[in-house]
Amino acid sequence: MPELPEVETTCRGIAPYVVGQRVSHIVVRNARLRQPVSPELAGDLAGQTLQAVERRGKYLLLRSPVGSVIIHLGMSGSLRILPSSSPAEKHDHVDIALASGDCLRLRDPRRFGAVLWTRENPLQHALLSDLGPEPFSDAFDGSYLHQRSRSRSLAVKQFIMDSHIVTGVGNIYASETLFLAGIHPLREAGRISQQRYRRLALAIQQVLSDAIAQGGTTLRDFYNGEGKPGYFQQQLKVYGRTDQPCVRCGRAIVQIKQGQRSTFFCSACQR
DNA sequence: AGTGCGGCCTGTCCGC
DNA sequence: TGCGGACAGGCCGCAC
Repeated sequence: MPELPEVETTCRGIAPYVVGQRVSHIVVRNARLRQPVSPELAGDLAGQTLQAVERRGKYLLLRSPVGSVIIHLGMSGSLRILPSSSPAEKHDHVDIALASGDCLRLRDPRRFGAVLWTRENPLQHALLSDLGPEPFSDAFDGSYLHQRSRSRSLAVKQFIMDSHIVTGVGNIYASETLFLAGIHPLREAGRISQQRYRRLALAIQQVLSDAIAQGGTTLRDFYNGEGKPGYFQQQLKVYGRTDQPCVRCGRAIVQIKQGQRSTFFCSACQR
């Protein structure tokens, strides 16, 4: 489900309810996520005050004085703020209950997500330390993409979806950004000019910031921390629009597979 | 080192 | 109505 805009929306949505709050206790109903929920989480975090909520790539970080929770929402995860007393449903696997009476509840039907605990700097954690730059950071621009892509033979769509190149571009936004930049998704990453990578970097920033402003994309059941849906779906130009007319030229949108993921593009507008 | 594939899970939808 | 198969927003680990 969640790409960067959804994670960012979640981060902003939950922050007012958790920052500065003391954790009363943790409930782990099912520890069997993509990686098992860290066994030390409950003991270490109980009684601590949450100091900050941050996002790095598609990871959410909850910082406390003694360690940090690293949360990944996988394909189907969502985090919501609820009264601790509200009954858990089938796929509600983890609660972080707060002294305020609220709890931060993870729901994840497919269990591709993760809830990890580290006593070290979470940015140094193995899963985060090799991530590429944030798309809104100074380190990310067209010349960066151009430089990293030299001698890379894979398709540009798969290149920009690699979180070690740039974080936050998932399957939906990869198709959208390539459409905005006018670049064909099958084009070899190493054979694209710096000029075109400049357009692509700007397109990535534009699409992601628009999506964040709209509260993310709700396809099935994305909700922000307060349970409100996102509205970006209405803005999608190519994703999920197979055979429908291109918004720019009217030609039918094409759907293909790249590495078992669906790709959508306009064969006239994207070269 | 870079590339491509399988696997992790459950739910939903489509065609027969 | 039931059933099998394909598909879904991510990402790691493994062979080659």
